[in-house]
Amino acid sequence: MSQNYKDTLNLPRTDFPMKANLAQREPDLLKRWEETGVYRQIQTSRENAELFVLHDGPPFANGDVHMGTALNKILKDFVVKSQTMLGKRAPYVPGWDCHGLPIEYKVVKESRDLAPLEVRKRCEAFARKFIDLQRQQFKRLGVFGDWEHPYLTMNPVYEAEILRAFAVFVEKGLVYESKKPVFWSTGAQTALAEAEVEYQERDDTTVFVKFPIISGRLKDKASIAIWTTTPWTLPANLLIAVHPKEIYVVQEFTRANTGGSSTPQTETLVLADKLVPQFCAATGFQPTGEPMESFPGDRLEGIGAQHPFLPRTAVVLTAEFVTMDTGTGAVHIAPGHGEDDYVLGSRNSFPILSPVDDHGRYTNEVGIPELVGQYVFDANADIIRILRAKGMLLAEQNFHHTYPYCWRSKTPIIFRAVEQFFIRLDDIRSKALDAIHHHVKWVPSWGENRIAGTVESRPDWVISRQRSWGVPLPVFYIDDRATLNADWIRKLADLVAKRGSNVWFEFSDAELARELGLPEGTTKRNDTIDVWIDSGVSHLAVCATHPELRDPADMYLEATDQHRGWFQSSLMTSIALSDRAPYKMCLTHGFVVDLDGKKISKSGTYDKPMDAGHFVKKYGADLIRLWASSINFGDDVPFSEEMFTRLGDTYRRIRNTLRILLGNLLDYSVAGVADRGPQPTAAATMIDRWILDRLDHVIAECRSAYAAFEFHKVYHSINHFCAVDLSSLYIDITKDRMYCDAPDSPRRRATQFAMHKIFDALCRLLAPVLVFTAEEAWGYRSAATSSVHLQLFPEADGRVRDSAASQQIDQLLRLRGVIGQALEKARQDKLIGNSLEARVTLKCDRKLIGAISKEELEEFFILSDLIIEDATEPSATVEKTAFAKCARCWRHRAYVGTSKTYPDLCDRCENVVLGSKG
RNA sequence: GGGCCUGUAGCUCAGUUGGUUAGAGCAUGCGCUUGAUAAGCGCAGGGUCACUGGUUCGAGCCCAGUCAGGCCCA
Repeated sequence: MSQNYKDTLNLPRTDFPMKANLAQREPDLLKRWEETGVYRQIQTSRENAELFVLHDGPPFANGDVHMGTALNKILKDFVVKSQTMLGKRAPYVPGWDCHGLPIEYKVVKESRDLAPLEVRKRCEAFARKFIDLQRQQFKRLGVFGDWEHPYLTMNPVYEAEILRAFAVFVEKGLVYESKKPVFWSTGAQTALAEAEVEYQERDDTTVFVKFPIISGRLKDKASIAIWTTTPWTLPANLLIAVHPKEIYVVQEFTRANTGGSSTPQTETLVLADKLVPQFCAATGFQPTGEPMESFPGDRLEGIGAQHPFLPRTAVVLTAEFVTMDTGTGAVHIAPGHGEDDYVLGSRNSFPILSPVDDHGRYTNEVGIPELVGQYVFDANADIIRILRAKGMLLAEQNFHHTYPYCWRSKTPIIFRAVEQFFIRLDDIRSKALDAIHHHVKWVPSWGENRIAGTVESRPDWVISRQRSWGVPLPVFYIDDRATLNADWIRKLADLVAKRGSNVWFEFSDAELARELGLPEGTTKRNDTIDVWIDSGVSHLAVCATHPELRDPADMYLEATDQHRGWFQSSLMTSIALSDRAPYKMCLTHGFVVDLDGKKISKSGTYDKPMDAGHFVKKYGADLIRLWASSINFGDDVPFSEEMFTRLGDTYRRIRNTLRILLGNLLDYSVAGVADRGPQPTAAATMIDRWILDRLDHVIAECRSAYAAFEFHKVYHSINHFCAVDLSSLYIDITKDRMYCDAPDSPRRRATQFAMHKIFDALCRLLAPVLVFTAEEAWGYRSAATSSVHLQLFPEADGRVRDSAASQQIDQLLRLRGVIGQALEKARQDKLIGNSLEARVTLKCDRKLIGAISKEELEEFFILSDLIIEDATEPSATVEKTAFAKCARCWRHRAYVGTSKTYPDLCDRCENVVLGSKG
């Protein structure tokens, strides 16, 4: 009867729990880090190291942290932590973008008709609430940084820097005033932002109008036909736009005269060929014969047409935005009443005519005395009457469509040009492009194209906003004339630095003038500065002013939308201020999309929870971080609940690997090996030399992947190392010696040496990703005060490279496959159960085996009984072994049954048992 | 509609300057183990490389177009 030898084995033992319970365990570690001030410790320990500045793009201080925000912050944390562990000093000062419409909109929506100062107070409270909320959530994700001293764009000192930057823009002559059409609420007499516009269904009268051609080849021969849904904008018409490539025809049309006369009405009109049928259906005209001419639209460029009722010429220009959906293909352009119109007009140096007042009533500029004072939507009928009287009306129709309305007054919106302030970009553009192409590294590389495209095409920057929640636009008015004065602005900045930008709203004109020493009678208005300026000058307000940071920063890291956003606004302000880019490198990541590659909308269609808090609670922060590390963030970032289930398996694999290593190291002290260097001992077998070689490769791979910010390569490298090299090979193969050899057996100690190295390296390499788990595991083999986050990455060390071992093991793995298949077949044939019951005859080329002993091969293949025979092609046959099973190590060995003392043991086990008794 | 980008097994990723039968992990199925055990090991199945055409002796890779998706504009 075989006795139970379990007690004589060196079974693995550790308190490191198999079950992670991350949601509960992580907060404990957070508390410890907080208490020990780990972020400060790290900074101090790197005091003299090379600096690496990742400058945080400030998230908007509203709403919860959703997966997209979490991804961004986690990637930033990967960068900071990995740069730190590569030996650099990588401080991280997080920030928030506090001003701006999204917050003001929410505040104003809750309670209307508040005074600007009250709006601002509530906005600040709103922002602070979400800053605290998000800060907690970011910290919970394991992100390290100076959370107690974040930068806020609403801090008085920050606001002052915005104004100082503005003063420089003024000094350099970059700021100018001009008109630009905006959404205008005639009911509330204010400009609106897109978010404040709601759409309602509405009936309008559309008109087809003719503009007789008065210059060029077609002079006095034809009229251009236009179509518009807003007849009231016709008094502001300055241009007609046609598509340069679409085909236009000169065509005679007739229809029965609607005025009662028996003579039919005849018109020779110019319009888009494609739209002739639609035009006929809408107006009742029929073409007479074939078109007289047809040509692409660009042939019309530059000709003049008579305005239908004003003494003015409308010039024809070409524009790509002209569509062939509705109308005539010739578009009435009023630069003061539309975005496209404005761009086309201003690019061609036409004035911005907008003869409408705050209430939506025509001003004197309209040019027709009877219309002055008329509300534009009421004026449609008058315009149509005038057109008809002048014989310029081709047709009118009712038109049902959705039209923008003011969310507050519920009145229809008009596009109206109002005075705005701009930053002139022409001077900046070429320097910006030079910086983009020659001085900044873009990762992925297509970022360069993308931002260059937006910089090339962007018009001047509109920087004034008719809003309350922002830094006041520092423009002063003397006799209602706008004055831009850099010195005054700097004085204002000093005042704001002390008292906050509320002073602008608290002080009366006279008080402010006195405070700043401005001429008596100087007044101010309540416009604010575009928030893109706020965040755009953070390189000045944060990087340049924080002693631990540096301007330019090494890296900005944001989602792809920021090529047009923060990357660009920062670049432009930095070029304006200091003639160079504010960053050396811009890293971009994609957006979070669901399994089908569809975007995950924050606002509805995706009904599953998307806030990071939900997943932190369910899976733990380390799992979210593992997800962030597993994906190639340059593309769209896939996200689904299923992925988390998968990642849970990966996580458990890594965790269990750490656990078994710890278990096997139970009797191997850290102190004993600390200074032993990288070399394995002489007792190391092929497999030990191989795993140390593999480890060295993994270290090199991970270090270079971290250095190149390719985190998913780290993930795959470590995952493969844990799952294949360690779990299924090294740990499985060395199990026998680890459990059954005498504790002090040289080959067991050699294995522990390797495992110690592996465990140490794994903890460090995992630390930036699995911040909590790595720390937890690290604590099992180091002092209680030590943190893995204070360590450096392990160094790859050529001395442990062993290509002979590597090649040898590759050969053996091929043979292992052959044996595995043979064993599987034997198992299916019920010849054996456990592989240790098998006698395997391996036929192969002896060269593949080299000098390795039969014993070591049996260990490598995890077999009891191996016979090698020579053959050119490898093959294996399996039969049941004749040997008896050793009751201790469970291998079937020839020796079992030979001993008098321990007839149930093999020779090795007998020696171990005897040795332990002695 | 325009600019930039993406599309390789159910999922995440590899795939060298074009060169044998496109790889890995996870997942799935079937086994083994019960001394890593709410673990571990083995074997197996699974891909028209989005589609169509082109260049080439040869295309997952190069070119053009189509479709689908993303971001930013309009």
